[in-house]
Amino acid sequence: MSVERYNPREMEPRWQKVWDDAQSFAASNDDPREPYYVLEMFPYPSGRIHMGHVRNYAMGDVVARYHRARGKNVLHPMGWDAFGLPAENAAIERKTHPGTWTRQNIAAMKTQLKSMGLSLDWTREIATCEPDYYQHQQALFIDMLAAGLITRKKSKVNWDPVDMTVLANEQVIDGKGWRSGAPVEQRELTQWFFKISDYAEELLSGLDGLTDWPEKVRTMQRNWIGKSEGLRLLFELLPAQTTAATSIEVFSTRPDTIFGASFLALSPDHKLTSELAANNPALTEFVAECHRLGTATEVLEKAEKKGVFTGLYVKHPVIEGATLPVYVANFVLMDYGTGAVFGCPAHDQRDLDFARKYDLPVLPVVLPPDGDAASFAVADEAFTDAGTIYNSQFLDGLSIDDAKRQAADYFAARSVDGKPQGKVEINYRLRDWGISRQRYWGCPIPVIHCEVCGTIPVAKKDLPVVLPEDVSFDKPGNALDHHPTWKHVNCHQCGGPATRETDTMDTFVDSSWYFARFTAPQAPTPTIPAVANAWLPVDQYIGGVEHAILHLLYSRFFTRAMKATGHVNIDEPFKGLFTQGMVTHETYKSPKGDWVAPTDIVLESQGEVRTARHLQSGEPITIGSIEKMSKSKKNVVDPDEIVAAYGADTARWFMLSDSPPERDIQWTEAGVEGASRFQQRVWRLVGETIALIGQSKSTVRENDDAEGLALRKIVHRAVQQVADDIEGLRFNRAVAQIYELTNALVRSAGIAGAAPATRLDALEQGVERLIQLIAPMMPHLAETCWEALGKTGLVADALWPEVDPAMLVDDSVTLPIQVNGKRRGEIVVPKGTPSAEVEQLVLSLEAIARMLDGKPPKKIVIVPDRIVNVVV
RNA sequence: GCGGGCGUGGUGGAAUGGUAGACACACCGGACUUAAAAUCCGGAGGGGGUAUCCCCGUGCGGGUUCAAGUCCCGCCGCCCGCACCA
Repeated sequence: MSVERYNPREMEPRWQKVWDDAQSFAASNDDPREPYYVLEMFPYPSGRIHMGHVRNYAMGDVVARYHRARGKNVLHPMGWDAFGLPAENAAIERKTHPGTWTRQNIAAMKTQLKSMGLSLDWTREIATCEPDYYQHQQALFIDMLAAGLITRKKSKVNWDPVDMTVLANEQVIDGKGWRSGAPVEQRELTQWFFKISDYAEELLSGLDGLTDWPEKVRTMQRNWIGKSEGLRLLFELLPAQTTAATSIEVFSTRPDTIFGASFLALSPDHKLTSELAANNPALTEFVAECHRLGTATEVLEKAEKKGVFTGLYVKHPVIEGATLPVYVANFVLMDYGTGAVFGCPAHDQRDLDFARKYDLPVLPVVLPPDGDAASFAVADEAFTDAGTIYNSQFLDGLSIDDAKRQAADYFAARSVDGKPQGKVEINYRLRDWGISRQRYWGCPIPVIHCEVCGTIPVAKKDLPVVLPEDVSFDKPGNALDHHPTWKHVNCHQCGGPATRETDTMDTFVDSSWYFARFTAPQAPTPTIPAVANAWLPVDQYIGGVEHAILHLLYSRFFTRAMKATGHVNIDEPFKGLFTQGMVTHETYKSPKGDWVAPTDIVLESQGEVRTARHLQSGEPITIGSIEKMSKSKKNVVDPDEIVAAYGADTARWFMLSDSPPERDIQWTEAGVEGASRFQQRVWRLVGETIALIGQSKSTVRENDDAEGLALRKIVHRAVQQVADDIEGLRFNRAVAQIYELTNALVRSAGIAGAAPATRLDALEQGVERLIQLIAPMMPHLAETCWEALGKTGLVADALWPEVDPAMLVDDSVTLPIQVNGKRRGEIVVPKGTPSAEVEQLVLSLEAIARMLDGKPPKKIVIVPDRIVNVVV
């Protein structure tokens, strides 16, 4: 019979409407079934979805639909990370309001997402730019402020003097603002901070429990938190006229090398530096030079180690009569440790570079295991490995770790300025999270500055603090600050004049708790704790690895802060995390060297050689490297065009096939064609099966012949393995299993012309289950087939097929026979055949006898039901 | 520099220490067709015998084991993250 081609363009919108009308994917907070929360990182509403979104959401949807089929109450919501800079830039360029631009983009992207057929609960949609979201964020802020989790302090920032705003490090390129091109200045600004560093230890130790996270991400967070154990050590200053200070405190993780110390170095931002610079023009100039370098990391990396001698000396803390010069050095960071270090050039590369430049002594105090104490010397490379301490009086002969402890004890017992000279301390690299942004399009910080009452939070009854609509972006800087009236208020405490805080929050705050808001998106409080606790933590979170540190760390902190303020009662927001790879595509270049879009070329192949030429001009095009899809390289493929041409199911299927989900996937036309062909193949199989069944209606479900039983086994095995693979997020393997099952079913249908009724029944049941296996991945096709097969209800509501354990075991097994580890043959034996019997069979094999050549085997290894290895 | 990951056919990739290359893409051959598309069947790691057999083969070199892509040691290459963190 001939079957009409499956037409996704017609069927996909139809099923989307059916799901919509039935509210198939709306989750109820009162549902008694086991809850399962799957979440994909919500998008920034840039205006269009890209293939990365398609991949991300296709994966999440498979998980969501699978767990629904497993009878769980699945929460699978979607929202918009809707505040941020691009909206303001668009406002400047197009003279539209950021809100208008953002809301238009949301509408457009929502249409696109809907066309993908995702099983999303749209009744819970949230957009962080709407007051009904951010008012609750303001309430959280006020609670956290009251709980002492927020502080206001001065901090050094990258300041763009033209745009009049703070820039993140990555927005500073070669010391210049990425937009304005103006040289970036370092400024001290008073900023609001979340005290994330208070949670450094907890955030670090909590990582050990996150066993369903990629090891890579946990490692990255560990490094970011950067715990180090060391000693705070006081150095006594020799009396000097230039300062009243009597000591300098340094932090060192290597107090074992104290006898190798040859100088002290202060940060340019150390308060003693500032004091000394007041009367020292050379030092003032040096500090200014350091500041001009900015904080951009690549600049700092290349900078030469430089310093200025302060004229001060400190006493060596152990060696009687010895002194060390005090420098200000450009490589000493103020916000780590104490902003001062002692330099031990022999065992630290930076100190060595510095010592060589200023001719300071280099005395080795750690001897390499194979080193000779009399001759060992450090040249251009500091020795930082393990060894034995020497040249160090009472530390001589100790290991590094023992010497650290000895030194710590020694200094703890002595005192300087009435304090212990040394104190063991744990330091973290993690700094407090500065959230102040001089921006309009963000969540207003709910604080007022009153002349009488000081800086105080807005009263909760006065929330939300709403962004004014009538803003102008004509002037650079913060449009909120420029607004003529908005910031002027009366203090709710004293009634006197006050001004609103005009800084808004970092958009990372918005995304640090949206997962909690989804559990009760219309609640009058930020969360309904009982509801949030029932859903959270998110069982499976899926997104890009680019958020491995900031977003995920902030969310982990925020969850703890919400616990401290009574909004949730959990520590970790995301139980399972999965980071998917990027979508890549070939690049194309014209003879002139310009990038050319894939839609503007024609590919040709002769044999295995592929060439390309320009669609319009016909000029030859060079096929270039495979890169992440990006507008600048023009190698993007628009999801809309793919959906229009092939349907959403094809795009989804392709995204799940072939490449392991954590790795990059290359988008190819051939791959899409293949996915589309498979879709048609399934549709044809269903059509053929219906035709076969129609000829011979059977209800017999037993007495299978061998063929029928074999087919049933294949089906049960596939159901089991696809389930295992989806649960393990190995979508590419699940797809491969489905291909195998389909091939088996197609073969079976092909030879089923005069088959007995039981075999047709096995085929029918197999096809039915195939459709269920496909349903999480190609849901529209699955619904169409389900309906065609005459099944009642939606496949989206059907429970996952049961697996009969008896169908997973075989009663006979194929044993490969190896001779000396190389396969020489195989035998088929009943399962559980005793080893002795197997041995007889093996030795009687002609091929084995030939290999033995009449000699007795040295040894026969028999792994029951697995393999036989004959050693000769 | 530190940390993590990876290296398997023409390609993407499979493989609890147990038959390496599942599945797919591309390719080649055949069937159907006036022809093409679509579809179906078949082939295929390399080399040799060209039958039903043998040798080599998972970046390179060693090792453990009856058996190694997988475990251990040492190299090489690529990718990612972090980095003046004392």
